[in-house]
Amino acid sequence: MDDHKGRHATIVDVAQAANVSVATAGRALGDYGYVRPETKKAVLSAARELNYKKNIAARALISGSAQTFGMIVSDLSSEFYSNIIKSAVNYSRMHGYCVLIYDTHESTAIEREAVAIFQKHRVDGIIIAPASMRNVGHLRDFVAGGGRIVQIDRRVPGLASDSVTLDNVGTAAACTMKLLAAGHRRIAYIGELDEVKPADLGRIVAEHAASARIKEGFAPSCQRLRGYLDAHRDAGVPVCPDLIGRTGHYSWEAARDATQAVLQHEPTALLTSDGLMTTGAFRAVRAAGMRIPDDISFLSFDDLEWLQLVDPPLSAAAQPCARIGEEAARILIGRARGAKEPLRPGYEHIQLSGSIVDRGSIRTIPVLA
Amino acid sequence: MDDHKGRHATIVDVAQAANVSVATAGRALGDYGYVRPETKKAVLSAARELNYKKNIAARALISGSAQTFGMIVSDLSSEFYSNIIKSAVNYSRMHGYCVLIYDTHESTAIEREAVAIFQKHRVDGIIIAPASMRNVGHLRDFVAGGGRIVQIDRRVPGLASDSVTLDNVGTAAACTMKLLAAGHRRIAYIGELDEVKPADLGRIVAEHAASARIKEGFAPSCQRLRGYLDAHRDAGVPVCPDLIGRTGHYSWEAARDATQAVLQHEPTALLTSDGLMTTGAFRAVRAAGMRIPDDISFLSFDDLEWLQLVDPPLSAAAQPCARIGEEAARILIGRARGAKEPLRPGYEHIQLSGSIVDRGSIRTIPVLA
DNA sequence: CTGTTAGCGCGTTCAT
DNA sequence: ATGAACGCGCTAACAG
Repeated sequence: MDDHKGRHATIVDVAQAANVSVATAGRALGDYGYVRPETKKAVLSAARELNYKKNIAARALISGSAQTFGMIVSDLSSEFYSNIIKSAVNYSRMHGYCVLIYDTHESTAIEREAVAIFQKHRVDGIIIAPASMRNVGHLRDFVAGGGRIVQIDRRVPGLASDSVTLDNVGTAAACTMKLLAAGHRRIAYIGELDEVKPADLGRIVAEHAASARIKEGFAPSCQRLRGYLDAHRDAGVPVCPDLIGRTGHYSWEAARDATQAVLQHEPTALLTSDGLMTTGAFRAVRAAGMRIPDDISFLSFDDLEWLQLVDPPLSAAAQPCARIGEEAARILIGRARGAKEPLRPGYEHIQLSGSIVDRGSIRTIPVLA
Repeated sequence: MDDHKGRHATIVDVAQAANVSVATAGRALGDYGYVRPETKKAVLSAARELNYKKNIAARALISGSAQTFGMIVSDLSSEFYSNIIKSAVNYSRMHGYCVLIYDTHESTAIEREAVAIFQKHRVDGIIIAPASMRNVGHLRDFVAGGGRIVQIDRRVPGLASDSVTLDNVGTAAACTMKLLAAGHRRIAYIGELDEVKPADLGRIVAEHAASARIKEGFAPSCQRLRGYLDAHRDAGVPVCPDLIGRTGHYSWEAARDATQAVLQHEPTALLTSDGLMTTGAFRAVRAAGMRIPDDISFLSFDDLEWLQLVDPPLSAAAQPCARIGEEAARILIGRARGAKEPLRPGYEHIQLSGSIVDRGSIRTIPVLA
C-alpha cells in the first residue's frame, strides 16, 4: 500500500518486488509465454501488493491498439441514439473494448474534429452516423489512412466502410401499405427531406419516379419517402404533394409547423419519418384538437417510449436499436481482430428491418361502394 | 499521400521530410520552444503532406495524461443520464478532453470493472453516479491511488471526492409544500427506497423523525422522502404510511405495482421520486381509470419530455441535467490542470436545486370549513 | 523456463 | 534557433 504519492507502480517495480526480470513479470501479468506457476503467483501477488495497473498507453505504443473505439452521433440524448450507444458500449465492453463518445449536434465541423481526435487516439475503429451525406472528406481521409468505419443509420455511398442501417424503403413501404390497407387514401408524410428541393418535390411525386430519383446516398427521411411513394404506386393510389410535409431541418418545432400546414389538406392518416418528427406532428395534431384515430390515424416511424403513454397509445415502426449497436460493434471487433490481413476487400452492409407495432392508432376506413 | 499501408506517419517521418531534427519537428508540432517561423511552416506542411497525426499514447506515456475522462452511469439511455452525459461530453470536448463511457445496468461488478479499465487508461478523472452507497471499495482504492472522482446524482459519504448533486431534500420538500398548499392532505409518494426496510418505514413516519434517521449517505429516493416528511412536519400535517409506496428495486413495473397498491388508500395527490417511478405511477393511474387532476393530482420528480405530450401535461420538478454534467466536467478539468499541487485539501460539493414546472396537473382543493 | 535488450513515438533535458 | 540523446512503461526478440 505504499503508493508513491499518486505515481503508479510500473512493471519494473513489480519485477523487483517479485525478484524477477521485467520480462518474466510481463509474461506473468500479460498471461503469455512460459512462466513457472509459482513465479507467476509471486508476480501477481507483488502486483496486487503494489496496486499495479497495466498502462494501456505503453501497450498501445507497441501494439498500435488501445482497445478503444470511437463513436460519433448527432444527438447523444435522443432515445434512438442513446439506445444504440448503450448496446454498442455493452457489446464492446464484453469483448474488451472501451468506447469514446462524441456528440456533434449535427455539426460537420465538430464531426471533423471528432475524427481527428480519434485518429490521435489511434482508435481501433469508429462507429458513426454521418452528419452529412456530402461533406465527408474527413471520413474518406480516415479510411484512406487505414482507419475502419462502421456507418449506422445513414450510409454515404462510395465510402469504404461497413454499415448497419435500416431497410428504410421497405419499412416505410410496409407502414404505408398498412395505412393503405386500412382504407386510407390521403396519407400525409412528415420528414426532414432536406436533400429534396421543395421545387422538385411536386415533380417527383407526380412522376412517381421515386425509385429512379431517390437512390442510395440519401438520408433516411428521403429513403422513407421513397418507400411511401413506392407503396402508393404499387397500390395504384395517387399521391397528393400537399400531403408531404418537408421541414428542411431537424427540429420538432419545424415538424409541428409542417404538420400544421399539411393538416389543412385533410389527410386521414399521418406517417412520420422519425422520432423527432413524431413529437412535432403529435403536438400539431393535439393543437388542432383532432382526435386519434377518429379524426386522423397516426403511425410513427421510431418507437419512442412515450407512445405507449399517451391516450390512445400510438402505433409505430420500431427500429432494432439494440441490434444496430451490437452489429456495429461486432463488425468493428471482427476487423480489429483480423487486422493482420491487408483488410478484406468487401464490406458488410447489414440491413435490418423495422417491425410495426400496432397499438390501435390507425382507424380502418370502410370502403365506400 | 504515400501512406505506408495503414501505418501512421511518425514525428521522425515528418522531421525527415522537412529536413529538420525530430526535436525541431516536435517543437513545431507541439507549439512550444523556439522555432523559426519558416521552419515551423515547413514542418507543418510536411506533416499535412504525410497526413501526420500525433500519437496520444506516446504523449500519455510521458505526460501521464491522455486528456481523457471516464464516465460511469447506471443507465446510459435514460433521459436523465443521457442529458448529463451529453453536456459533460460537450464541455469536456471544448476543453480538449475526450470521454470514455461505461454503462453498468446498476451492477457493482461492472462498475468495478469500469474503474479498473479506466485506471489502465490512466484517465484524468472519473465522473460517476455510484451504483451502490455501500459497496464502494473500488472507488476508495481509486482515490487512494491518486485518482480523481466527481460524483453526480448520488453521493457516498466519506469518499474523498467532489460531487454535484441535487438538493434532494429541499426540492422534494418544495414539491410537497406545493401540494400541501393546494390543499392536499393525502399525498402519496412513490420511490425506490431500497435502503429503508419496510419494517422501519412505519416507525420513521410515525416519529416524523426523518431528519434524524435519513441522513446523508442515502440514495436520492430516501433523501426525497425526507423532504416529503419534513414538509409534512413543518405544515403540521400527519403522514399516512400507507401512502408511501416502496418499490425496493428500480423498475417501472415495480413502480406501477406499488402505485396500484397505494391508490387503494385514496390519496388525492401523487409525488414520484424520479423519472422511472413517474412512468410506472402514470401507468397505474391510467390503468385505474383515474383522471388527472380531477381524480388525482400528479407531480413528477424529473421532467421527462413526454410529460408535455400527455393530456393533461404533467407538472414536474426539473433537474438541471445540463448543469450537472457541465459542473462535473468543470471540476475535473480544474483538478487536472492544477494536478501539480499535492491536491487541494477540500472538495467541492455542489448542490443544485430543482425547479418546479407547473403544467396544471395539480388540482387546488377548496378548504372545507 | 527466465533474463537482457531494443525499441514503440514523443517530450524534454542538454549542448551547440 | 536547432540537434542529439535519454526515458516514459511495456512487449517482443533474442539469448541463456
